[in-house]
Amino acid sequence: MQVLNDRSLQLLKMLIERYISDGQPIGSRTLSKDSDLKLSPATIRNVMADLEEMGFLHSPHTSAGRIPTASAYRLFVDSLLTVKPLESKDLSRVHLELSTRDGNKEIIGRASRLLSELTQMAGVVTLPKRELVCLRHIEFLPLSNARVLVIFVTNEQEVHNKIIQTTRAFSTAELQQVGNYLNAIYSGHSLAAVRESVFKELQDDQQRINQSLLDAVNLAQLAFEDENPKEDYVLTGETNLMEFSELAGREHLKNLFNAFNQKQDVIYLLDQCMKTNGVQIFIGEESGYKVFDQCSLVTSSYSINDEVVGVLGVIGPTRMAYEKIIPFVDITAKLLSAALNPKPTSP
Amino acid sequence: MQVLNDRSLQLLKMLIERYISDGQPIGSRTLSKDSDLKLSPATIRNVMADLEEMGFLHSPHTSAGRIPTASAYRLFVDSLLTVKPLESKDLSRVHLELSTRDGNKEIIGRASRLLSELTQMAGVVTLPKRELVCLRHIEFLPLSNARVLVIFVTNEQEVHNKIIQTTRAFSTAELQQVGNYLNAIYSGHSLAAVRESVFKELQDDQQRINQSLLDAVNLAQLAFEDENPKEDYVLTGETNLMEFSELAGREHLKNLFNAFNQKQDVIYLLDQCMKTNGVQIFIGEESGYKVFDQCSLVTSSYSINDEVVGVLGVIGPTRMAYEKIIPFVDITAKLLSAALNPKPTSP
DNA sequence: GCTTAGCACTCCATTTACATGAGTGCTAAA
DNA sequence: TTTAGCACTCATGTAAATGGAGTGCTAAGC
Repeated sequence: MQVLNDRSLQLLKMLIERYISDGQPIGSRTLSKDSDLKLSPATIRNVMADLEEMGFLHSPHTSAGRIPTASAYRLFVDSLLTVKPLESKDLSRVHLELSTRDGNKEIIGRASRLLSELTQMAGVVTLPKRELVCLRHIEFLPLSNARVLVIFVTNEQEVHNKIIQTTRAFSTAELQQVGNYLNAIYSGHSLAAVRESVFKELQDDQQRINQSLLDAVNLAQLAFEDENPKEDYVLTGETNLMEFSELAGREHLKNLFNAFNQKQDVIYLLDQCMKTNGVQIFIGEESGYKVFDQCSLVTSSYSINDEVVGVLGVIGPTRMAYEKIIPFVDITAKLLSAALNPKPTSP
Repeated sequence: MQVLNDRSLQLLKMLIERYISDGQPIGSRTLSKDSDLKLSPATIRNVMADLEEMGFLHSPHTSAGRIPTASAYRLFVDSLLTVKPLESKDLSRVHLELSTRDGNKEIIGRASRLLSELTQMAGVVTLPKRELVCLRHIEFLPLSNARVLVIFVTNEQEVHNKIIQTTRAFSTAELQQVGNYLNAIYSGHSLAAVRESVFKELQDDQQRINQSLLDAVNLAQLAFEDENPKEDYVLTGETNLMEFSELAGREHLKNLFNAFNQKQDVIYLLDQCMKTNGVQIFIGEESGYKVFDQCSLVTSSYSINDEVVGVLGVIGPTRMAYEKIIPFVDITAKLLSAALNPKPTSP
């Protein structure tokens, strides 16, 4: 028949909901009893057979019930799902924990822990992109062999550092001058802006600026170039994933945890989520990594000064309570954005 | 009988070695065949019964062979073991990876990876204690609400930072002065020495020093006090532990990984190892944490300038090849010390 | 045309029974 | 003190029987 009428959609929805809550393959009889449409198991079997043919269901074996496929979850999430508002005790917990003023690292850590604790799955929050962040102060220190240690402070209180190789050795005094100069000019600008500006300055007629300025600009260029190194994230509650039988195979767990440790694949996925805003979902195979075939990832991006700077989300088995997770991730992202935004200085 | 004669020790040794390599309970017949002492299984059974009574062996059930207890491993490690020198290809690998000059963080990361990769267990290296490290440069930046961001560089190129709460707001200029003053006086001293010296200075007649020096010393005191926060370590290859059936129970794995994430228990253990130098071993229950009942920890401390500043080691099942792991950990610690020691500046 | 009752069939999970084999403890003889 | 022998225990493996859940199909009912 190959038609997705209202009834089959409704049945599919019920099946998915039931499977999400029970974790067991669902048979026709169960569904028949559950549903308010008074249909016999036989009828439901017919519908199910159709849904299976269309790729939404699949049987682990002949005489088991049926299980939703990734496409089914996708359909479910896109058009069948009825989101449930966050429980008020959870909501207030999120509010509470994300309102304490604190270092950004700490806030992000708390956000990640919130995500994992309230969902009993894994929570992940990327560190804010440096690019879009304000330079507050920069400092240069000489090391041996014409290397220079650059320390820069962004966003009030985040400290980063980097070692650059220069063409000649600089003295402490020289470097201090350079630092003073750069601080005077660039402090308060975003790193991206600084880089662009430095680049432009270099293109200008180099004769017109004196040697020490040239040095300064050169150093700044080195300091700011190639400045998206180890993108990173804070992951918590990975161990919660061990509880899910879908993921608990020894080999599978090992792969999963290795992926978490190596980070790159996860980063790639999260990066993709950053492009869109609003809640974004990868279900099972959609991620493209076999390790995550049994997992779903629900994310939302967060921002500072209305610029998207990072992503946060929840990783769990495809069989997760999307209707709760989605609004939860959404609101957490919003509150994290609020918490990270530059605060009016209190008196 | 309760006597540990030569013969029973020899048999115990063989049993342990065999169990370590096979992972299966060892029966009397196996041992009889293996041993060059021509003894019948029956005799061996008698010996084994004695060893069991003395707490060195234990049977999983009546008709299984026997398994060494933690005490047996302890005895084995302390007096029976014949260490095997590191295989030359492993040795050269260690040499190679620990000779690349690089940031300390990177070297430590590589050391940890070496430990895990070459043993196929988990490798751990603590970050060097800050206490014992040289202050190179210090810098103060004002934040809102009378808070000050302190950035200090130690050991050539390690950057740390900390936020302190002051009693009054300081201007950028004031803080710069303070920084200059402290740099002039304390740069090059160990953090511990700096703290002590600052403390002493405060005790001196406060009238004799002027207000701005007093400010400086006060700030320094704040900056350096309570300065062993998040002791931390680099852990790699945790996932290797999933391969060992002794540890692979779901619940057990979860506890283990949680312990790794929370860090405190592991830190406590590692800290104890720091007190002794040379190779230190915790076997099974000796650690005192039930999570590690099935694990052994082989560590050795490493030093900078002949001061012990950290510990490195291997975590694995009690059933591990101690005779290889011990020399390996030993040499890795020595080479790490060498790699971290201040380098003669190359021309 | 959909819906449904009925039925044969499939497959998994659980149980039972039984054989096997490894290993033990004990005793009595060498 | 060592060892051979023997009865006993227990985990493991295999095979068959059973029960239950669920299916697909067909034919009858609305």
